[in-house]
Amino acid sequence: MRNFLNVLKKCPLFFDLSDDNIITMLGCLKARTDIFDKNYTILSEGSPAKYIGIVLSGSVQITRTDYYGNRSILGNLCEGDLFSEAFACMQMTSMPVSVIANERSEIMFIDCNHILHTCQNGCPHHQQLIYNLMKVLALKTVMFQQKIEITSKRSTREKLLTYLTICAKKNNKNSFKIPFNRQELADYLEVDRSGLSAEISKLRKDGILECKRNYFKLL
Amino acid sequence: MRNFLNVLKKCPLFFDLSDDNIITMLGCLKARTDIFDKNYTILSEGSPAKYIGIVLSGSVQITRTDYYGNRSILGNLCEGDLFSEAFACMQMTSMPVSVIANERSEIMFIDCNHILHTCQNGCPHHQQLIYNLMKVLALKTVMFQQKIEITSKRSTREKLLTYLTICAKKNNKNSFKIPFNRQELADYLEVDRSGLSAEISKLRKDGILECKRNYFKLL
DNA sequence: TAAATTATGTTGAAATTTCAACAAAACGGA
DNA sequence: TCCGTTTTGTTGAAATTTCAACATAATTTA
Repeated sequence: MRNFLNVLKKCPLFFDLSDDNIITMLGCLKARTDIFDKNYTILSEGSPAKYIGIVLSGSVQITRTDYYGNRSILGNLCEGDLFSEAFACMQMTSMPVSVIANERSEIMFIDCNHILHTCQNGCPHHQQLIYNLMKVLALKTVMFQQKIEITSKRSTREKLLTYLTICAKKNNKNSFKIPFNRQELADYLEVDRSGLSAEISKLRKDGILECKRNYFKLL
Repeated sequence: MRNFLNVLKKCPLFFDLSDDNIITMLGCLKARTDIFDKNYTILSEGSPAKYIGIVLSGSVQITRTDYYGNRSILGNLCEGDLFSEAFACMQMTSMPVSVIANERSEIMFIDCNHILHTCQNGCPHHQQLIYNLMKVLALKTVMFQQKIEITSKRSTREKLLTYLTICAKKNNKNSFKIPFNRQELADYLEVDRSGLSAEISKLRKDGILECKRNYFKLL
């Protein structure tokens, strides 16, 4: 567990808590970890939400699949990111999404009730934990709004450019790698893959971007 | 202010707090109210987020408009609903959305910092307030996911049917009124208005729904 | 009540997306 | 390195959406 302290320190849930505090709290919170191989379903749609997940290593995708089999990708999470926190807070009996391991990933699970209700040990910094969780929830709302901003655009071209512009801002750079392959990017933008590929080709011809696989450069 | 106690009691932010407690807290929180006429902009895109808003009467819409002038409606809020809570929690310097009064509406504003940081008076139930705010944030995340579920559908017909099915579930009834006119519904579903009207006509002919203005009945 | 305004429905043409099928390129394991 | 697999690119046809323009209905205002 101690190996992951560096990750936890960067995790917004533990913001402003000392190493010692984090370690003590993990006990109170009854945190446990698990490893999942690539493509393994960590949490599946329809199951009850009880635990908050923290990505300790690797990366995961939040997805949903409708009855026609169309997959929609809601987001990609990396080291230090949390998932399922909103559903766990609400004690939802049926998760509306699945969480899939993108690669071999280690995940920490924390029972949400242990965060919301301070323990008898009276951890002095439990309050900070609650405060942090609130910030995480607020950030998630903003993240989804961003996804709505992207997918509300009417054309594949605009969706892609809106997404890439946001990526560029995040990276403070015009060139960057995205965490999706073509099919995944299409499922995130909610468009057809072949149409997306065609659009990327056009943008390349128009001199608007360079691109090689998941590397993009805006010109 | 006292007239609105009935609304505040139903407001999730004050869940599980007694009337007296609510009244006491409003003082500590330095809550203030304001009235806005129909179509008035309560908060505008780009301005800093400082206050949480509570709809005391009337209703408001959360909207965003891109540089081409395309309006996107993120949601419709009624009596007792909160808005801007995520942005205020994050102390965002530039709100990504606007909030517009749908009709003459009275709004209560609370400085988010007063909720997050317990006051010197040591209100005994301040903790409950924080806990409630967390649930509100979690619920908002779920609300946005629902909007994404709707707009991720590829055709106008599917978007509309997904939306109406969710409405029917919420109302526990196959017939209900929606809070949107045609243009607003189109802006919420992120589709063209005339195309939406055409699709409604088709669904009517196919015997799948009845509809008169904002009243719908699924068959 | 009539007139003006706003909301909704209808239509056809143009643009775009999806779909299916296949080609080309990149990758991974033996 | 070779081969099989996966990913990406390309294409044309069919379906759908958008757009513009106008007709009709409902609501509001004078």
